[in-house]
Amino acid sequence: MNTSRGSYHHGHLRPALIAAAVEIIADAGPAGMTLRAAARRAGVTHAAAAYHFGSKAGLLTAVAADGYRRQATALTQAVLGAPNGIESGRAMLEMGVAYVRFAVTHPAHFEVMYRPELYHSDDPDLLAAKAVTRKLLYGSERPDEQQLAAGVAAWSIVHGLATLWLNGDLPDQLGNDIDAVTRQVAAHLRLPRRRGSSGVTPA
Amino acid sequence: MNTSRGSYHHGHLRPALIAAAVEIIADAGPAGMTLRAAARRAGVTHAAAAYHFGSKAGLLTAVAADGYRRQATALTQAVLGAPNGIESGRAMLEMGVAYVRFAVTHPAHFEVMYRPELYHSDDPDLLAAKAVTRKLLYGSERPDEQQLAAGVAAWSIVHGLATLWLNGDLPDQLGNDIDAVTRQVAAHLRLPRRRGSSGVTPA
DNA sequence: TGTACATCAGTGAACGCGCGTTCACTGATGTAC
DNA sequence: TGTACATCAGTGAACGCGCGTTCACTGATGTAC
Repeated sequence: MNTSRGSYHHGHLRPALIAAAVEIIADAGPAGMTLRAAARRAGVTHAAAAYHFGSKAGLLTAVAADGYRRQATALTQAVLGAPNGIESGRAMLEMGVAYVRFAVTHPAHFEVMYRPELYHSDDPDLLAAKAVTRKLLYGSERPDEQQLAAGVAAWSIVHGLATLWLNGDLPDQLGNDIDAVTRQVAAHLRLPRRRGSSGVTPA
Repeated sequence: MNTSRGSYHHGHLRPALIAAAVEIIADAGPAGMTLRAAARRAGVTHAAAAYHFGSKAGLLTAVAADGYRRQATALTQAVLGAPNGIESGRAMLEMGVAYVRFAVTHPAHFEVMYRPELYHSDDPDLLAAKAVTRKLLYGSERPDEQQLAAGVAAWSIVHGLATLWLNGDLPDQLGNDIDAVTRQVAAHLRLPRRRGSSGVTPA
């Protein structure tokens, strides 16, 4: 394996192209992300990008999958780190805070993840990472109607907050501390006691 | 004014192009909306579209402004139609239901509205329509911290629900009745009594 | 330790395409007198 | 009622650009013997 500059083989081109794509999206949005721009930023010809990912959608699929994996990690850590264990209401709250924080600190990943028309949404890697998050959210693989509505409510409120925040739609009056804002907003959520949480296991 | 086909002057080209753009976005997403495609669908040359809107961003600005105007109308009607008047908790709930319903029935408008990078977000028409919605939401032009957090919570939950629904991210188990789902989800929201609502007047 | 060979990773050039924008133009409409 | 003229609305052609994709190629690496 070779990491020196100037050599014919890059050595880590695949992850380098993903990182380049993320940077471009952060700067210019997904519309500004092209195979050519990513290759340029990674210092290779654009044909090399096509070689590794097959197509533009292929590269964006890799970005989305990377995002889902990172998100699953962030949420899992938040749940496991909650003061009273994974079955407590605190676990749900900390997960929500982590969800919004992830979106704000990884805007490019977040933006791509929730625009499925940009990538191959049937990618197995991606689906696997999504499944982890989903299980954490509903507290079970097979939630009952109660769990489902509660999970959707919680997901909606944090997803909406993250989206509106990233779009600059929220009043300046809220300040810059996204964790604090999330806690303030989440305080308006009324969730039932969780059942069946024993299904949640660390990844 | 001339509405016959085949004449040199279209007569209603501006609104026709906006409608064409909306249809294209509904079919192919904003990425598929080009000045040329909109002109093609309206049956004119693409230079005519450039003449009326100046640029692609100009046309999308008109779409977004149209969306904000329709949204303001829908929310105002919902609030005014609430059983116990505009100061009741029901008003807030009905507004939330109307918000999600608007998004689901006008996905193209909704998608553009919440992608400010696509259009001129300082457009006066657009800002005016946005202001109407904002006032309804927070129950005041100058909300206190309490009102603000409650408004952001309510906005977040309906916006998140609408976005996730449109993306196909929610479980099929929820069914197809978006109004019912919204009510179920909104039931998990705990809002304080509204104050200062007397500032809300019909538009 | 050496050599032959297969495979992998990236190059460089070329392709056709649709795009936004610009421009001189002309047909249609409205208005002043 | 007519006529001259200004303005508006749309045409058609042209432009340069960056894009994704394809392809024959070559340099580098890994492996079998």
